[in-house]
Amino acid sequence: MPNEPRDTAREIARQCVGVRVRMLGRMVSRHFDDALRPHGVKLAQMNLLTAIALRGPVQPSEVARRLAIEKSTLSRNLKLLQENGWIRTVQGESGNSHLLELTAAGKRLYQRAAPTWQTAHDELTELMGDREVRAIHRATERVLDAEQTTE
Amino acid sequence: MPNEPRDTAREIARQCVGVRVRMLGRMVSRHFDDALRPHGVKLAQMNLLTAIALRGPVQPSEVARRLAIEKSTLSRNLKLLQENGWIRTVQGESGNSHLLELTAAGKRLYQRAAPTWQTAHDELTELMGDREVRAIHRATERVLDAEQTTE
DNA sequence: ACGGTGAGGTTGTAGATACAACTATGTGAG
DNA sequence: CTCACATAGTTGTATCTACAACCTCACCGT
Repeated sequence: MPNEPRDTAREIARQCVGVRVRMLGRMVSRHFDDALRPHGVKLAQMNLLTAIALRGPVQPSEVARRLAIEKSTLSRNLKLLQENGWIRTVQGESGNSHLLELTAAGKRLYQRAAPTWQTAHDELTELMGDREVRAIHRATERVLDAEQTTE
Repeated sequence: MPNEPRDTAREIARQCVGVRVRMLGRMVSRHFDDALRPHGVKLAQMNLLTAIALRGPVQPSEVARRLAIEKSTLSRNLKLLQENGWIRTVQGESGNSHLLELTAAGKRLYQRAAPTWQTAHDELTELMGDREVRAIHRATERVLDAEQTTE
């Protein structure tokens, strides 16, 4: 059995879900970012705005949990959104934390960018296939559930 | 129709493949990174090492194409692998470029980390489901093909 | 009260990602 | 042969990501 690393590599390349998920993430993010560029917003930021728009005044920690994003990552990303004037923080009852909501400018941006997002989304779904997209949703749910049950 | 951003957000959150793929990427990367930490290597680096191990002396540009990774990103990531002594560059025939290959230390690392990778991979596949993992592979292939045919 | 524990957030540091701009090296048309 | 153009790589800048360490505040048992 010569060339062991190459054989191992073949095996990894063939089956590894880690490579695939990262590749897919790069390609999908590029596609959305490209489409959203005229609006000056990126997919990751739209995702945060979506979570905040959806859940009204909401704690950062809840957003982090829902999106499976690390709290320190979220902290910095929120700062950017705030600097762009798209979100604001309001006092909650707990002195420990605060609540996030969209500003008027944030809402305008969101409505303006939504059709662009829809187009990009349809193109990708067409490309990837309906079945495959649904499978990705299921897989995400399962991993998310496991993460939040275990810890 | 009150509360438009919230309605739009609901629609986006429900169907958006962009959110899901990014979430999945975060969760999967965390899982692998966690497992690989004792070896001092991360999933993204294992993926590069795999591509290089698999294709022997290979041009950076080919690695970039295969992994759908931007050339500037690759450039910096390769520098890290080189600083760790896991890969080396050798001269190719073209003065324009060079070829990459694993060093002895790189091969050792790779063989050492492979069982860990396998375990992490099995856990994730179990969690996500075989069908779903296969669907992710198909989706990745399709987007990759489209990217490389179009441009 | 009060001290420990845990949850929520921020900051230091480091890696991964990409676009734009640049350099250097091929390649092909004339 | 020479100039235009394409290909390969690097560097400046910015964003996204996470772990570790830290701070603050709430809550709870004694």
